[in-house]
Amino acid sequence: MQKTGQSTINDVARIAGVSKKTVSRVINRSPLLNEDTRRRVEEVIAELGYIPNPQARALALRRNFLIGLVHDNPNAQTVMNVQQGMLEALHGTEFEMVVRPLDRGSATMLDDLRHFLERQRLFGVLLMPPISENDSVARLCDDIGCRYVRMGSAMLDDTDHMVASNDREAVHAAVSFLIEQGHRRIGLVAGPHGFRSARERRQGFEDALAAAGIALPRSMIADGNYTFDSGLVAAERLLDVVPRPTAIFSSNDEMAAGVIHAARQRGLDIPRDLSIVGFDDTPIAAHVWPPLTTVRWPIASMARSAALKLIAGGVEQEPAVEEPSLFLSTLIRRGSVAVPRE
Amino acid sequence: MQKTGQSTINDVARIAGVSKKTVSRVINRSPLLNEDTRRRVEEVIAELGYIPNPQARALALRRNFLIGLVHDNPNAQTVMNVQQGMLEALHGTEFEMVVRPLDRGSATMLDDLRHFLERQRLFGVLLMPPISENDSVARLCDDIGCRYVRMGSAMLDDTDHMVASNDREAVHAAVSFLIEQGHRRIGLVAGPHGFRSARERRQGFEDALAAAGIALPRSMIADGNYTFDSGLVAAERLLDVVPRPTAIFSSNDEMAAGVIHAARQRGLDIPRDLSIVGFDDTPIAAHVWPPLTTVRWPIASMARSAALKLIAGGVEQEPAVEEPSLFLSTLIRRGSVAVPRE
DNA sequence: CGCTAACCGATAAGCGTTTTCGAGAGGATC
DNA sequence: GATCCTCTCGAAAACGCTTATCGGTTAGCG
Repeated sequence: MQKTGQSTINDVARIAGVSKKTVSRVINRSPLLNEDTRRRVEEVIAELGYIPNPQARALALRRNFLIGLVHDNPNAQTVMNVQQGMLEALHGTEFEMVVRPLDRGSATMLDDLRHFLERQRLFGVLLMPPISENDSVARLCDDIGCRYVRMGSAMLDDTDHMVASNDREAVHAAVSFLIEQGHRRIGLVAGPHGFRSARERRQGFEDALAAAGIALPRSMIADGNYTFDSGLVAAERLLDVVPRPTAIFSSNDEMAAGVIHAARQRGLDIPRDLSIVGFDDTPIAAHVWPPLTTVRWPIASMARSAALKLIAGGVEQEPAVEEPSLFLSTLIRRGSVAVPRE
Repeated sequence: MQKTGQSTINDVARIAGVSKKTVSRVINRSPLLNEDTRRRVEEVIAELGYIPNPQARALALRRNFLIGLVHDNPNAQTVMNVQQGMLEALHGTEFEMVVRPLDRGSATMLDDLRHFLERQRLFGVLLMPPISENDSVARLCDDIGCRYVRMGSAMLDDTDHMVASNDREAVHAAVSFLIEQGHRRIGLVAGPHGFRSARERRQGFEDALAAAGIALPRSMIADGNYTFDSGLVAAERLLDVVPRPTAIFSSNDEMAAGVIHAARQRGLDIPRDLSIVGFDDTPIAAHVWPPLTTVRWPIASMARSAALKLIAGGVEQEPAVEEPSLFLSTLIRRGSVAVPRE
């Protein structure tokens, strides 16, 4: 019984009867190595329970075995889903996840990020929306020589550095579903400016109406910022319009919950008087009353794939792109949509 | 204009006209240092934008500048609040946060944690409930020589290693409030076994009833596991009892949302037919209809304080205990409580 | 003037890896 | 049989910081 984590590369080298360098080659999967030697060393490593010291490695390689998650996302559930997906990918590897919230909007944002990356010499970073949509952030990573993968609602980079969902098509399908049910006056609670996801989803909304030949008066669009409260006030504006919309598409679930709230406050029954469709499929969607028909956004899978992209090929090679880069969002039908009464 | 992060300790020493050792003394806040020297060195450091290389420091000190957040908590919002509190405390320091979910229940849980701590040589860890309630985890940290602070719903350790809330008293007060409103048949949706918070909250519930001289039939207690769905089925059991309870205290908000769901499903009006009180004050509490009267659990402040405790005194001294260790939970009155009709 | 304490420097030895450079072994080639 | 090349591996020098040791200088103090 050997105490784990205590043995050093010298021990391994001594016992295996080779040099430190050879052990190092085994660890780093160098191709120029005799098969017998490799096996012998690997046996000793296993027997000793030897684990290379990450700090020493980090110093020598000038690169830490940390993957950063940088985000500026207000939605707790989304961030947690991303973390979970990342950790799933990192589990069992030598990498750890360090998370770094950033203040988009702050003037020193880029400098903060630069300091963070340079100091910690991260192996790579995963960029969450909406910060991932900032091109200068990606450029910064390139400059510093830090790998990165961006997550987003549309492809804005090559597949080595991007993992995206098809928000526009998904919303198109969701709104088309409303139209099929017979809805003609459909309101939109849009997402905040500066969010690509907001733009894509809005575009999908407009596309669907246009495809069905339905006019879209300006009054049927209300802005929100992805929060419950903003959804509530947006819904109030929408519901004030005469004639009232019979359905509302909300660009995310949290705002949809606000819409439900607003509708209930004026005595409207959902879905009888008003149909609602959300986006994200966070837990709140299932827990609200009635359960929300929404578009499932596979953010955890996206994060998992993004993390795998980052660490693919280990330290040596360039990332191999076997991970999928496009993830499809699908409509989840629950109880918040009905045929309009009129 | 010097490129930041590139200068080494030698540069600083040379320019400041002192030795490396002295610079090191400045950085590590050694007490035996002339004030003038320190200032001069600090000026050069600032001017150069010198930042000591964390990897080299970690190697030499055999200790990383990372604070771990280890948790096994199903609630996304709670975890995010803790992360936010931690990051607030860590902001501007040399520390980063690395998060590590653990599988309580897994047989290898302790081994996993040991490997994690030994490999990464963490500076310290913050233990979230419910894993923080596991004494062997704390012992493990002690053995390895890793600082730790536990968060929980009752003091189970000295104030150097613990940050706690007063759940029992808070629930006592909340339930007493229900009693003052005139409720006599009050149901409890309890938390899962193995959670200290569940025990404390249940105890507070029982204490309040006992103090008011109200009997507590076994049928007025239903078990849940802190999830929405478990709250829903617990509520169904409670609402089947005849005569029906006029109020329900739920051990957390998510289950309270489930209770609301269940009540609505059988046509009960809240708060007219049933009053509900939750615990945590997560966003869901404000976004549910009607807005939930609940107990505010200051988990973010607790995490912030815990993190400050961890890094207090820097590398050298023992942690100075100036941070508060007990945080008070208070009742937030919203719309889910009314006077019983009968 | 001598003594003590406080402060700082020079040097070297780690910390546990990776990397540079090159050497030895064993064919293949001429 | 000499030369060259490839494959495999080792000795020693980084990586950038801390620490130990020892020694020296200065200031204060009786």
